[in-house]
Amino acid sequence: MTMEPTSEEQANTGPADTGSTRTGPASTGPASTDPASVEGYDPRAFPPFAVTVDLAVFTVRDGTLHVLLIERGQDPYKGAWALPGGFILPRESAGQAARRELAEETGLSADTAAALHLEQLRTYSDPDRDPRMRVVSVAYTALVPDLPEPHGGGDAAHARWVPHDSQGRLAFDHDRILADAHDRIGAKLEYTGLATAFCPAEFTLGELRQVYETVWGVELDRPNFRRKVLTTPGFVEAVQGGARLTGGRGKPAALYRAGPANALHPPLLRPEGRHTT
Amino acid sequence: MTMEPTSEEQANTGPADTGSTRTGPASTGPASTDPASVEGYDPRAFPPFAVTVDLAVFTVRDGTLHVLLIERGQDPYKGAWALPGGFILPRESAGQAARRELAEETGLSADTAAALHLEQLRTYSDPDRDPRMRVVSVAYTALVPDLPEPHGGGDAAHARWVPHDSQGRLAFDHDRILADAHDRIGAKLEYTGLATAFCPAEFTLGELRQVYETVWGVELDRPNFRRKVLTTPGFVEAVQGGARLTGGRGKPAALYRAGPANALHPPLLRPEGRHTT
DNA sequence: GTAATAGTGTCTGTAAGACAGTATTGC
DNA sequence: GCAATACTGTCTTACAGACACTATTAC
Repeated sequence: MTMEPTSEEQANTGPADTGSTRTGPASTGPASTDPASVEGYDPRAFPPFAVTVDLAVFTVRDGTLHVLLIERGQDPYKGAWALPGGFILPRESAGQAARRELAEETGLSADTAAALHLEQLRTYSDPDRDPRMRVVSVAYTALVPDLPEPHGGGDAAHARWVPHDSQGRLAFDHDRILADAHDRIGAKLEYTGLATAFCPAEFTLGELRQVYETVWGVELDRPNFRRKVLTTPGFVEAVQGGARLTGGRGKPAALYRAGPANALHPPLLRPEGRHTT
Repeated sequence: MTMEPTSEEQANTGPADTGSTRTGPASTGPASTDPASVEGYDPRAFPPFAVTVDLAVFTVRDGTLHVLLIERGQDPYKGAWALPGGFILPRESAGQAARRELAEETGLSADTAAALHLEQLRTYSDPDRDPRMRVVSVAYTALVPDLPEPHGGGDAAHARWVPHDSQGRLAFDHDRILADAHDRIGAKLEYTGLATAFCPAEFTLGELRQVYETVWGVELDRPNFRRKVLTTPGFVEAVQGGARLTGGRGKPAALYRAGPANALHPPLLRPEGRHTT
């Protein structure tokens, strides 16, 4: 995440300023003095906003970053790939809707899906982002270990794991959401233990290093990576007696599991150290 | 920035799972196979969501962090303090709405307000966060230099700068929004040049250091802070011949302006180095 | 002069980059 | 044996924390 205002924030701030005009009911925020708004809770008194969630779900497969996408079966953007997502139900928070959609699209049980890492990314609200109507979307990022291909009925039937950077143009503004999500997870790998969310419950340091190399697109020095991870308190914990053969050859690698720390001190900065988010 | 899911994400994920039920029109994201949704763009077909922006506007005054708050003039929470904010207009993005509200509540001209740092924080969507109806709010954080007390007509008449941590309980879920915003700016000071947004165009290193000390609530070693800031490329630029007396006594301090860098390499980590957001 | 602030220089400990070398496996 | 992977150790450089010291102002 850069400190630059995003293009959405920069765009057209002047003409959009309408002074103190209030068009709807009293805001949650300010104490409006417009008498018309005091009791104005007629839903038809303000423009119809639909609110959805969109999911950028990443995994690492065969040393490549993959994204969960859905092929659209109807216009607009019929036949194009899009991020999974859906409407927020009347009694749901956005986070609950995102977790429900994640379970639906991956075909996983609610219990399994509940354990996956899910995090709010940002909200996309350009008035023309959906040609049909005004749709505000709260985007979420999920990091999952290498899962089986989505299957089962319902929404999961249309979902596929697609290699990142070979997904082509996505529907709506999903290209930008995906790019923002990728920037964010790259930055979070630096100062959090998030990389373990891409790994199975027990993993080798080689697998963990491959997560960093895959997301960042760089090669890391193996001895230094190992030293850094093992000396960062709470990042990983050794699994007693565990060992696994990784590439068919070579010395079996010791196993670790995610540690209790959620922040890395000091951070594991990437080589050229360009921050985003 | 922690990796923990926020309480909103954690809450009640299981029971909320409704399988593949779709209640509204086709989502922006997935290709729904529900026939009823293909042409279902009747706004009354899905629950009425209001979408607002809320602003957490910070400044540093007299070595203390202050927040811009508004006293509510009506129920609910009549008489309580709240974050400024308002509805997104039909043809506005959330970012445009936030900048418009910022200009209104601070009483500044649109030009001045357009130059202020404004950044999306996150979206708050608990179904019961507003007792009147379903309101989803996109929160923004703004960092401004020490401005005159808000004045002028309209919304700014109700706005005040209130010292942070003496603001008491805020209306709605604004306590949490404010806490999230404070966490976020604290974290962003570490790895961005954001602190200069709290300073006037030309500032001394003592003023810049005070921003860090105020937001982080720590004392920093002055020589080391100076060395760090001056050796970080693009953080600040010297103003030729500039000097200013700061505390009435002592050697006049050289002046600097914000540099072109928006990311700090390596980051300026806070002493105990606890990351949030 | 003292108090207060700005600025310089130096020592030290920690951690990262580079990279040589050893260990254990499959073939 | 060789190739491949895991692991250990060492040297060097960069940078942050600590802190002594000098400089310039108001009083």
